[in-house]
Amino acid sequence: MKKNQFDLNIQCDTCSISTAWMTSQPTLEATEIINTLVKKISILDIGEHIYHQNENMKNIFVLNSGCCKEYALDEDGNEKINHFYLPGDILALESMASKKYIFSVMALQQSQIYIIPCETLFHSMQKSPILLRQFSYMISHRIQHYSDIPMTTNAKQRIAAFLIMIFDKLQVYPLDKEQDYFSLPMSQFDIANFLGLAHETVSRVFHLFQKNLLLKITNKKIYITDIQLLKSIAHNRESLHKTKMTL
Amino acid sequence: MKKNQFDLNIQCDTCSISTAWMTSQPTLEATEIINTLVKKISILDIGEHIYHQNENMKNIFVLNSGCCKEYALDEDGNEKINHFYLPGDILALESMASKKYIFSVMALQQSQIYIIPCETLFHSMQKSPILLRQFSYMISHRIQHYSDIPMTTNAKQRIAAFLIMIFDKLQVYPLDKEQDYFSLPMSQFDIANFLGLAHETVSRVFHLFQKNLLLKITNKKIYITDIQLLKSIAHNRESLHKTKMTL
DNA sequence: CGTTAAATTGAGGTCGTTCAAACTCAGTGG
DNA sequence: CCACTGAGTTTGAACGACCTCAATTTAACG
Repeated sequence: MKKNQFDLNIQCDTCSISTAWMTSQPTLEATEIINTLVKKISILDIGEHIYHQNENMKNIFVLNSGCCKEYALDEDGNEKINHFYLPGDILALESMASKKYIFSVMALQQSQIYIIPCETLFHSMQKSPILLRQFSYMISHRIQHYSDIPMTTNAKQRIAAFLIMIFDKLQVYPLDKEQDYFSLPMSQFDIANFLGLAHETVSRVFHLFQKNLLLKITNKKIYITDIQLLKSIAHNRESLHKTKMTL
Repeated sequence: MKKNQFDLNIQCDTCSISTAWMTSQPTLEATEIINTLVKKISILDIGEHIYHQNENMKNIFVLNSGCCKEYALDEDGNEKINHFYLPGDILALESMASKKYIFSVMALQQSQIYIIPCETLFHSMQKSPILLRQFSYMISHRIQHYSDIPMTTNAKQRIAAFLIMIFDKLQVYPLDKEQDYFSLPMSQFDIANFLGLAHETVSRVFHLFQKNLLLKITNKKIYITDIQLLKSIAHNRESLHKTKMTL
């Protein structure tokens, strides 16, 4: 994580942190705050880690581009994926209290991250009421999102909810505003791990969704053709659930 | 929620909020901060609501005693339980951003809550570095706990993890420091709903755990007799999992 | 003591897992 | 340029964990 680390003055007022951390248009104050907060920027290649579990924790991070997976290893060395981070997301919030990173985070795509020392964040929040509120609201959203994929759900619902979650998150900072597709940054293996399903099940449900014209997958790109129906499935009020389509 | 609401000066320095919000011993400053924050106290009977989803949100709450369930109703009117709150927990964090309560919260036991206006909290955090950090750490813990019961798990693991979660939480502010039992504040129905299992499955697993001398249930009180084995089951490295005991 | 909610127990069916094998495709080297 | 490789994905068949439905027992509370 040392290489590819730069001291940088952030000019961009369309970058994810600016959009995410300030509700409305990026103001002068917003840009100032961000430049105060973010001391370093770092670019990670696929497979590189931002941090490992048990390391001492002094910074939080904001993902500006790319995708990362957060995971922990159990005593057998099995990986359990806890979270996927997308642009605009804050990393390492859960580790603030313990001052050790609780999870490991690895880049699934080339990713750009902003590094924010916790102490800087605290000091800045003390000075800026706007930042304090904005940070609180972002955490509020984060907690809210944990109910997106409840444990109650069956495979179809989970995968539908997962796709919608990714789709919605990517919509906030789309590379191309008009594009109706997105590429899944993670493997079906990782999706299965995250959702608590067998990877074969993920494959089968993707197949089922395509057969029912909910979406199309070409070259790792997902075209959602019926977002309403997909949402219906996620929320358990849908034809596909009742008309049992065998996996 | 209007009745049983009091303006109160909090003297108690052993109450959950004081222990929870201040890492170390309750100091004079801690007590002062709490008295600044908490403007009202409220006592709820079983079945009473603290708030309902979609209501305007101006306060957060701290549960000082009792137990509450947080849930949402889907369009069919089915209840989905999202969280159980125990003493020391902060309520309504997920609703700060939207300024509307996203869930409803109902008391499962007679419960005492502290009412903290969001604006007061923000102002106090602006003034007190200790409070700002402590609040951040509590949120950090909260996010951390969402990984306690991952979706990967089977029924036995989930229920074991659930029991441990409740047990650990209650250990922080035990009514009686030496007691080796606790009473589950919620019905098996609610547990099943929360964990995404059939209530019959919950009953069967409880039976199985008792048959294998992990715990004993008498008069709604749970005596955990083998916490280590229970933890092993929760973490998927256990005899009970491999030696398949049929439900 | 009677009413109602909660918990238990059994039997059958289903969804998702597990195991196994084949296929795709990008990357690598001959 | 093509064969080789290995990770990721697809597909099939059989098993098993959990659900559903139904009936019964127990507990809770006025």
